[in-house]
Amino acid sequence: MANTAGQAKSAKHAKIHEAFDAYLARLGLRQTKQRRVIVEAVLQIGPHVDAEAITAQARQLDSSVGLATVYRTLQLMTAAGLLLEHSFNKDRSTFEFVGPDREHHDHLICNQCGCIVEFCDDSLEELQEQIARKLGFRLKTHRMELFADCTNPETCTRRASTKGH
Amino acid sequence: MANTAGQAKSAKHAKIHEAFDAYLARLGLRQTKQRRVIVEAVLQIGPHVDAEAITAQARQLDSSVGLATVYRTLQLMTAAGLLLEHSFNKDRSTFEFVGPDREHHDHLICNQCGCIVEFCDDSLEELQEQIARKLGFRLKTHRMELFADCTNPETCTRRASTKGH
DNA sequence: TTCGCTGCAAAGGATTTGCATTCTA
DNA sequence: TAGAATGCAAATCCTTTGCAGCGAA
Repeated sequence: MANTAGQAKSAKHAKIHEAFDAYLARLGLRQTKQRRVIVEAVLQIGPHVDAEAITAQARQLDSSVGLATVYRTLQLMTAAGLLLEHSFNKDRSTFEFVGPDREHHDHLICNQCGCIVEFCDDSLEELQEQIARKLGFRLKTHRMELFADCTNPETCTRRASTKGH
Repeated sequence: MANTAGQAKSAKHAKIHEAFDAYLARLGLRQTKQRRVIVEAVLQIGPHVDAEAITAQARQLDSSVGLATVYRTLQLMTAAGLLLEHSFNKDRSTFEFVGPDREHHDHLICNQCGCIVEFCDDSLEELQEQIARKLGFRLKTHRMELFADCTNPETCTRRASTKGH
């Protein structure tokens, strides 16, 4: 149980560390303890992180990690394609872990329980490009969030927690 | 207070001023010269504004307008439903003027000059509903922003907020 | 006259930058 | 050893807030 999960987790983390190290090597940058610790903190906390949470987690692993280094490393990870920076909250950036493949997806947020469903629709992607082209632009990135009601309340995982029934 | 701007515009603007004054009255707040000037500045500059642009325009009408008052009034206008606050740019808020019966639309933001193009595509809207339905949800609202490069740099000048090209 | 409103300046809060020191390659 | 990376603190930048005087009702 914990063994299998732990192994799978470690293997996954190792792959990310490798990818980041490769990125650093490619640019002639150095591997440091701090960078390793910060990448690990991101992996441990989850897919959506902010600088404050990362700093707290990183300091569990190495109490001397500075805030500036966290920000600098988050920038590096973003450049490496490991993170995507969002402005969900206007006064604080959220970084989303997206893996080395730069897999793209959009988010659907449930109005009832607040759960987030990730999806990617090729037709949609294509249509967005068409629209941009028609307006005289070359699409670079986009941000899309759908806010919706679950049509099958039974499957709405966290519904009972806040919204009652 | 006498309006030195074009009279044709005044008629259209008058309605908005009335709506804001009504909002203020409803809450027992006061009409002031500054508030009128700031609302007028928003109307003059266009649908997408930021605090800096508003302050500059407002000071053309009354050089004594303070930055804090601009921010306070933008908050009031947002609460009154006249503005929508966006975070297109992560370090600076953009306020969008939304009149009484403004239709739904999405935004395309130019990576070069930051100008904003509004658009609405029925196929896109329909596709979004299909996606939500397929995931087991009933779409309520959405937020979508396209970030793109202008394919015609000559027309892409440095403008903070415009209706587009 | 009553307080809400205003301008100014200081305060805030997240993020970046300067710099002397530490440490990787 | 060279110079990249770090931690700390100061600096930024947008936005908010405290305060004493001003002004709408």
